[in-house]
Amino acid sequence: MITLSDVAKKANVSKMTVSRVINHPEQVTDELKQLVFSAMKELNYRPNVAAKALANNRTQVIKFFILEDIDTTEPYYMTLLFGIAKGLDEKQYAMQLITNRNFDLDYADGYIITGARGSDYEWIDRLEKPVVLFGENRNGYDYVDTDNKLGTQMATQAALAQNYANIVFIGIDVKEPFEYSREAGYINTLQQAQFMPQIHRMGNHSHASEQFITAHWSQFPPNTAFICASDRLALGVVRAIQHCGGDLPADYGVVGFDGVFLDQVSNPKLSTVKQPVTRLGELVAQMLLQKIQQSGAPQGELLVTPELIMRHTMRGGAPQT
Amino acid sequence: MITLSDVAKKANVSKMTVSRVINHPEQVTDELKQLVFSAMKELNYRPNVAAKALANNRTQVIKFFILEDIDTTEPYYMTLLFGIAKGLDEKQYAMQLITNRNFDLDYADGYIITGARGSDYEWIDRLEKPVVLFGENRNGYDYVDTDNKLGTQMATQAALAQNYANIVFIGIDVKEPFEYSREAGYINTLQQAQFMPQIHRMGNHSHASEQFITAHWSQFPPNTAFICASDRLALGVVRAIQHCGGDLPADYGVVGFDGVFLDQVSNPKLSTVKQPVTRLGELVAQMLLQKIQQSGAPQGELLVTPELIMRHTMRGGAPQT
DNA sequence: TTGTAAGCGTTATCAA
DNA sequence: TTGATAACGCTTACAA
Repeated sequence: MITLSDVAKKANVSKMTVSRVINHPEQVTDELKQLVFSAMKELNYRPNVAAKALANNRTQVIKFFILEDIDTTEPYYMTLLFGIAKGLDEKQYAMQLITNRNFDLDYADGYIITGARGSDYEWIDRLEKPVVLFGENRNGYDYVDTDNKLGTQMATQAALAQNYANIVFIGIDVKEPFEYSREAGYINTLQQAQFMPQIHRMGNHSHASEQFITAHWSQFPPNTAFICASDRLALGVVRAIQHCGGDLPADYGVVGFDGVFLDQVSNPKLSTVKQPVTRLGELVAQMLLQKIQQSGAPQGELLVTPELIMRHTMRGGAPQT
Repeated sequence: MITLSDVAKKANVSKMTVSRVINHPEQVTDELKQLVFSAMKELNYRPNVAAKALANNRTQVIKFFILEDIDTTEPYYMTLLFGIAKGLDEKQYAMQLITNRNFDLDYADGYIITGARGSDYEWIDRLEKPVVLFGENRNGYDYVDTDNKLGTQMATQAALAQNYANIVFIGIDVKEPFEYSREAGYINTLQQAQFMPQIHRMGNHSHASEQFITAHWSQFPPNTAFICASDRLALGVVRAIQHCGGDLPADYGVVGFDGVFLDQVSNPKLSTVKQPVTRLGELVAQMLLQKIQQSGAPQGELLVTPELIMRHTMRGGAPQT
């Protein structure tokens, strides 16, 4: 194993100079910096994270909490995790994944939390290290999320552009900010176009929306578009339209939300508001690492623009292949 | 922060005694052990992983490689990751997730690798720390996997028990051990029952199987069961049967393989061979940690029995709800 | 700007 | 069986 001392010897400087080149390069003359750099390269020096952690009183570990039932866990989180891992690896951080509520809170330099409900904020507030949430919240915590409002806005505008006469929102019946934002994007857009909003909420399962649409089929005449709060719901709507004999996409349109996995395996392929999930993961990781480096300074909120993907379930989408 | 010294002081012993109580309890008298234990409890002592790692020349990090396209990544891996994380957390290990092939191989105590192809074994062999694979392999590496052969055997036996006259296998056209095993379980069972095996292979996409079954519909008379190598394929088969007007499950049967997520969102719900994925993850983690502790001693293979879940896509399954 | 010394919390080694 | 000491690789504080 190559250590600081090895590099120092090779470059004819002290350990400290090498350490400074790494951590405070501005304090070292260019001349020495070059010497040290080439010595590091030549020896293929790798800092020892454990030693660094010990000296800094750090752990080089961040904990990622998924506070949702593992059963409801969507492939969504897989992709998110990839992104977080990527963002963490860049800075030599490792991750511990926590999925139940009786966990060890100690031993981490910071926390990324997703799926927090009201009762969780109590212990979250007691956390002594920097915290960043994944997903909108209105309690003042730093967070990263898709721009949910913009997403449904884009979807609704597309439905308007395709001249659907009725535009209905199929939402999730949870009292969470992301849902409010998605509904708001839909409502605002419709109101600007002088359309009447119409919202139906249900559990986030394809069977729920399938059943609902089928049961109320007569309420949805041809030329109706459904803006859905998730791909799961959209999937059920598509199935219901098919069973009820509706013509998709000629007479009906469906747009989902998420764009992770589910939209791909459906037939016809879903139009959807695709979240840049891997990127989101990277961004939360970066936000947390930055917050750690800045001793916990607030980072604010970060909303990332999603992408409307038009496929076979709406007029104007890519043609059926 | 509570350290070894704090505990030692409290218990009136030396640091070393405390350290020994933790790592080599058999070398300490019961009397002192009790003293130390209660001191640790009272002070709520938490070992400093970084210091431990530094002293042991360890990293307390294992790297988990998913060597598959992130696009093809199934929710499967999410669940697996949960399991691995669980197994690792128990022993204070953190994980780094690696998803591309230009990675940093250093700085880890061991590796879990999944999705390795022929060309990967070259660098895998050069790894200097313990390696455990996830997924069957026939190159002598230690691994954990579902008992794939047993899985299709169970599925095929169920189809036989339900008196389907034709039992067809829809496989994935990859040359991988897991696929061979799944085919073998099917073939062996059919041959014992004096049935003719019939295998069709294609890419692992629901659209592929949907198209294939539709195109060759006349070859599949009523009273046919399809044993599929994945839930994706099964999903496509179900859709094809529905489009072609086949009666499911009266005249046709479909069984998938995996039982992760996809089987739940389909309608009707898939019968499937469910892999205990979370458990598998825990087991790979445990196997690797054990291998590390035993300085790299071979661990062999571990095949875990899957569970046949009978639902709406086969006779004898749970009734449609 | 650079170097020296001490210390982070733990464990292996050796002596008692 | 127990304890003192040095060492793991790095960084902060201080001195040159």
